[in-house]
Amino acid sequence: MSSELPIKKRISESTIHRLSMYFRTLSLLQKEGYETVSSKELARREKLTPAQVRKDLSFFGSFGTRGLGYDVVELKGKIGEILGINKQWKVAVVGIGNIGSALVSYKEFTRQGFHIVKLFDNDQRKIGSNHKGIIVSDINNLEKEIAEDGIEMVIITVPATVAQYMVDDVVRAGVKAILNFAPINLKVPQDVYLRNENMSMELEYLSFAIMNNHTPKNKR
Amino acid sequence: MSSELPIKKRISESTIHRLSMYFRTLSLLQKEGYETVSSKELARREKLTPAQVRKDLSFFGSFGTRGLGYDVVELKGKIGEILGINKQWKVAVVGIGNIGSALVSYKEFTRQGFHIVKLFDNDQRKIGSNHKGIIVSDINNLEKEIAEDGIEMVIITVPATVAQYMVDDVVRAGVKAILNFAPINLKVPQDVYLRNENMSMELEYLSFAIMNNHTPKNKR
DNA sequence: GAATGTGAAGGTTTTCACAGCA
DNA sequence: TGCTGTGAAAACCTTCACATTC
Repeated sequence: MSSELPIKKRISESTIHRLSMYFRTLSLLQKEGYETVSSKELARREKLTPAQVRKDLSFFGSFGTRGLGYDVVELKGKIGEILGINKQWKVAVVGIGNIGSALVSYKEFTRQGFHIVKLFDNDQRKIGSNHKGIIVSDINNLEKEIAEDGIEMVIITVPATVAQYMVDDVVRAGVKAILNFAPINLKVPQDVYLRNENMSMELEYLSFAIMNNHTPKNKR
Repeated sequence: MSSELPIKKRISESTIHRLSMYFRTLSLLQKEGYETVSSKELARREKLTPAQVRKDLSFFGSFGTRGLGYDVVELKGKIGEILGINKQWKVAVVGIGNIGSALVSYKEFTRQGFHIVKLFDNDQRKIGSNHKGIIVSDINNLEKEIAEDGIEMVIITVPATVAQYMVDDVVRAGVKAILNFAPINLKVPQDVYLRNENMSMELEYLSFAIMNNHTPKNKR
């Protein structure tokens, strides 16, 4: 199950995030018909330095050719392998409100290998309804259905007040990766990966930046 | 217009993001009835170190009382002032698709002072329709209506293929802060703040973490 | 000649540890 | 005594600069 790539050092979160960006840009370069790309060009598109790009990649191996650059398709494949998105992930969404149902149609997920195959809610009026071909299941069947379908990741989009209960259920069902949209700090066991998506945060950063003329602009 | 707080050093993005987290947790502490909070307790809730909390705050002033901690309401007010979210921001959403319309009902924005007061789309079938009491305007009236209503921030939720055109319009209308949900690297002038919200990124991090048993878990 | 890969340098962020104050 | 505020140390991340390879 673990990657065959030579991961020597502890990799920083920023490096992983940049790999995500490279992956997306490489897809675009591929569509644009480029066969190779230099660290310089990749850096220009991401507003980074070429050294940063090369260093990020160097943690995982030597993927380029001196004098030439990187083969676009090959590098995309390697980064996909590193990120684990060459495989298809099965994802469930818990909480079919405004955001939850928007995510069901979010094409970027599918494009990156994340397939939403199951929806859960606790609202009787929503259970049984159809969203993009998926029937909303009762949250009470979560443990059973997650096991049956081999769900590996769960996205939580329930209100903050009930998010911890839902996460507890999800953890009990054996899921090890959770993306939380509820504005609350959730508790999960040590061996479960939890990430929070906080959409206000970026607006708050913009607010701060305007009020204080904050420099590093246009980053992230 | 600029803050009266003594900002001495250049503040890191991470510090700003943590301030957002403190703000939200302080709101919760207030609701829970706490009058004071120590850096230790705040750190525990955010999974940070107490020193980190104190250092973050120290960039902006001395808000605590030695031996006691921080007054919850007072600190919340100070952080709100630093972030510029004690004021109410007028926000427009451009692109009323799945995500765009979900954001219109996203209560967390309102709670943090961001008020979506205007919606734009280029689709004739959507123009004139009502979303939570807001009538969708024609994108062609963007410049005029943004000026009229004093819109200060714009959220872009159009497809990647047209995002750059929309942003160009928004920039021309004089908006200095843009939050982009389209999966593409947009160009804006130096004096415009642009942030990208990339929801796949966090799933990609989870994917990487699972595949590689990545440590720092439960962060962010 | 052109561009990678990488130690070493430089810069930034976090943590430590303790003086200082309620 | 308890907890803040902060220089100094440690850890971490980015950039430099150049040997290396195509």
